[in-house]
Amino acid sequence: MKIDNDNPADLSAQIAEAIRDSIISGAMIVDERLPSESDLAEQFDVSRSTIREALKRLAAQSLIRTQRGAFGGAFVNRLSYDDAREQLITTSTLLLSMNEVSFDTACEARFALERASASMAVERRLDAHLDIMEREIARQSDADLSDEAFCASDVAFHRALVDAACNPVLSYQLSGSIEAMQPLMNMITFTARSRAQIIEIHSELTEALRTRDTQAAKNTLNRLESYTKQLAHAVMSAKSKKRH
Amino acid sequence: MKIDNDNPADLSAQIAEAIRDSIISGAMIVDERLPSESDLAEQFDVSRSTIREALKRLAAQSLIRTQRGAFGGAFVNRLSYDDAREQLITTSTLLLSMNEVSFDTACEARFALERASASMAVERRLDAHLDIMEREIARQSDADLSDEAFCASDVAFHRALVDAACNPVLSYQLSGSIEAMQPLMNMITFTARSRAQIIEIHSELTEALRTRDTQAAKNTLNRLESYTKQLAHAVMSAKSKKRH
DNA sequence: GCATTTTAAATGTCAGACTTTTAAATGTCT
DNA sequence: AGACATTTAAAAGTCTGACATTTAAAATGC
Repeated sequence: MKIDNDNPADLSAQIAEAIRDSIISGAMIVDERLPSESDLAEQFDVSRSTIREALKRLAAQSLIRTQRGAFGGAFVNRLSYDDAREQLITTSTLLLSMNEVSFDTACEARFALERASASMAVERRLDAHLDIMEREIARQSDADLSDEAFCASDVAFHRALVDAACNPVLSYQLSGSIEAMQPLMNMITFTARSRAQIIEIHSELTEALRTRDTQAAKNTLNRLESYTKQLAHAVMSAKSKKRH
Repeated sequence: MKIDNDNPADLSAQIAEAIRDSIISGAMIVDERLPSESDLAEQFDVSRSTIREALKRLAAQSLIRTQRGAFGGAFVNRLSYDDAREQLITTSTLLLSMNEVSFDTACEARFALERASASMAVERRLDAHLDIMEREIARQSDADLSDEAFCASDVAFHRALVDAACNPVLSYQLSGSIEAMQPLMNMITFTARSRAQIIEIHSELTEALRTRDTQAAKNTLNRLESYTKQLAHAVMSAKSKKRH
């Protein structure tokens, strides 16, 4: 691992990249301990602060974890599905909030993906998945539920639907993208969404999974997509009228 | 923004989180300048090094960019689709390589997503998309092409397919997940894949998009999925025999 | 009025000291 | 010998202060 002094990038960025490469390439394996900060400083011929900045960059991507004390240090981290989903959510949320993505575009992407997982879920769902979905429907039917809790339950319901496809890679991708849409969804939810309507759709979806009826599941998701888009348009036009 | 001294987490992690929250919540907007490192150090009542470590964490997630010199500083970064895809690829690649995901599972997820985008692509594809796909097929037909270049062209082809759905959010999600699978795919590609077979499938896919035939597109993708899985199994069993 | 130089503000880097955490090593008692 | 307490050393975490480098605005000179 060597550093290019002509490179305009920060030393800490270059060092982080060098270490990242050796993790991604498999040269360093999970749970392997990196040299101590002082040793790294010597190896790369930079100060300890520079090494620390490089390590913080890697920690921010969950590539390493650090432990204090004797026999502590920085260790290559096993990236868990949860960590990965967490990062996906942060990235996707920012992408949506910063790039003037139209609600329809995001909505469309989300339901396209969800329909894909629904076909698989119809074949593979276990009773446990149906149980979770029903439990969330029951929670959503409680009139005392706050708007925030209703949204959280909505996310949990759809996550169970995705998990029913029994493919962890798919779950990671989709539940991340569904949660990332939540802030956008909330903008319209609090004002206009009919809980009864949502609950009915959720019940239909659960039933379609129970009877393993692919077409019914897809149709219901299509209804939900239309309803969601329609609500969004209603809210938008109401807002623009108010401005007028 | 205040810091909890009873919190066991590093100060730099707490500070990074505080700033990240104010970016995600929209309290800080794109291109807004953060206070200088010295100012932040004073505000949070920590040393400049601690602030710097916090900022490096945020930079690693593309949440901020820094600029040196007078009137430089740290600025809230607009997360581009390309940045987001880059991060998705890193995360997904690591997830796959570190978690003993079976090839079938990853493959299944990938094609489930790709079929979803193909349905949309059939309706929306422009001639430009077909042109790109044909160009890549032509490249793949060149017998002098190296294995690496063939793989890169394969990725480009599928990316064009995804882009044909004309939904940037979908493109970001899917092209990231397709590229993340590439290292796994390469393990089998170099040894066993028949280029003629792949090219034939690619041609069929292009034709299905041209004639806007949804069913043909889906069938062809199914064939590609089966072929890929079958190849993987052949390679795996050959390997285990060799060990035996 | 344009080109050049100066300057100040900011990040980048370094060196060294001190603090805190942690687990192993050592010691002590029963 | 085994259980418990103490010491110790290694490592990350934090702080201070200095210096280097970059950069754009401001001042200067022609």
